[in-house]
Amino acid sequence: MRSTAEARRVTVLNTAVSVFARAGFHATPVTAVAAAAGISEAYVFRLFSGKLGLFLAAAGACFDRIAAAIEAGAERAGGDTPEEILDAMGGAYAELIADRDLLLFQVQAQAVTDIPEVAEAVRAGYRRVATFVQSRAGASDAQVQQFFAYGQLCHLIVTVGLEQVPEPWARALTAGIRHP
Amino acid sequence: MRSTAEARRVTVLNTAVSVFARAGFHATPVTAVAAAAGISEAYVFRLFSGKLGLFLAAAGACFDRIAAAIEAGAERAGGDTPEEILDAMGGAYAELIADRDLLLFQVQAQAVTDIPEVAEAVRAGYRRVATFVQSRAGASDAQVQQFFAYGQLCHLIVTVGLEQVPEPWARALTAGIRHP
DNA sequence: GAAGTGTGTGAGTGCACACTTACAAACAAA
DNA sequence: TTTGTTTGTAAGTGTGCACTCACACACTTC
Repeated sequence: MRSTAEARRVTVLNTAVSVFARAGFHATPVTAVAAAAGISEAYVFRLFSGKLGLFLAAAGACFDRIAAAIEAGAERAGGDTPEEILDAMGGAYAELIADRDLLLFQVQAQAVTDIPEVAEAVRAGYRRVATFVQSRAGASDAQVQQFFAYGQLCHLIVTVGLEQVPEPWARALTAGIRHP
Repeated sequence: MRSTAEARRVTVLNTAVSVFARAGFHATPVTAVAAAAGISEAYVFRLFSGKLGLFLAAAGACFDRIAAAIEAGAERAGGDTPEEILDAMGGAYAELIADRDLLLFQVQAQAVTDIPEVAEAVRAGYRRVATFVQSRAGASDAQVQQFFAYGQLCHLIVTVGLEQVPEPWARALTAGIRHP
C-alpha cells in the first residue's frame, strides 16, 4: 500500500490535465496519462470510471486551479475600482497560463462539447469563474463580457502561436496581451 | 464516369467541413465523411492524401467561405468609417455562422494545432481574414484586435450553448452578440 | 472493337486502443 | 498467523479505424 487512492487521484488528475492539453481527448490514449503519472493503465481505470470520467474530473481540476488563481489575483489588486480588480484578475490569469497547460486543456474541452457531460462541465467551470469575476470586481455586464472576450482571444493566440509571427496582422492581434 | 474528380473534391470538402465540425478530427472516421458525401471510403482516400490531407483541404475551404462572406459584407456597409465597415463585416460573419458548421470547424481545427500542418493552415486562414479586415476597414490595431476577440467569444458561446443558459452570468457574456 | 484513361468500389490488413480479469503484494486487525 | 482489505499490475480481448489493392464500370479515341 504505497499511497492512498485519494492521493493518487489528485496526482493523476494534474498529469491528466497536462497530457490531455497537448492532443485532446480522442487523440490521447489513457496509457499516455498512466505512463506520465507513473502507474499502470489498469489502475487509472480503477480510479476513474472510464476515459470520459477521467477527462471530466480533469476538467474540474482545471477550473479549480483557474478559479483559485483569479481569486488570489483579486486580492492583490491595487485599488477597489472594477477596472483595477479586473486588471489584477487578468494579470493573475496570464501568469497562471504561462505554462500553457490550463489554457490548452480549455480549448480541448471546448472541442469535445458534443459530449453532453463535457459541455456541462465546461459550463459549470465558466459559471463559477464568471459569477465570481462579476461579483468580486463589481463590474458591469459589458466589462465582464470584454474580460472573457480577450481571454478567448488569448486562447487563439497561444494555440496558433501568433506571438511567433512577426507580421503586422499578428502583432495587432497580440498587442497588449500579457506574455502568454 | 458520373462526375469529374474536381467536382467531387469540392462536394466532399463541403461535407467534410460539416462532418468534422461535429466531433473533430480524431473522433470522426473518414467513413463518416464518405457516407455523408455519398461515396466510398476508398475513393476519398484516392481524392485526398490521407485523412490529414482531407482535413487540411477542408480547413482551406472553411476559411475561403469565411473570407468571402466578410468581403461581401463589407460591400454592404452603410458608410465608410472603420466602425461602420467593421460592423457590417461582423454582421456578415454572424449570418454566415448561423448554421454553426464553419464556427465549430474552426474550434476543432484550433484543437488540433499540435499537428504543425494544421497550425499553419489555421494561421494562413487568420492571416487572410485579418489582413483583409484591417486594410478594407482602415481600422486601427486595437479595433482589429477587438473584432477578433469578440469573434472568439462567439465561439465559446456557441460551443458551450450559452444562449440556452438563462442565468445572469450567461446573459452578460452573450449580450449584444448577433444571433449565433 | 480494342486499347487506354479516369471514376468508383468491396473486401481485406494490420494496428492502436478502451476496457476487463485474474492475480499478486502490502498493510491492518484478530 | 490467518483472514480481510486496499493498492497495484500483466496479460489479455474485442473492436474500430486508417489505409491498400485488386478489380469493375463508364467513356473516349483510333
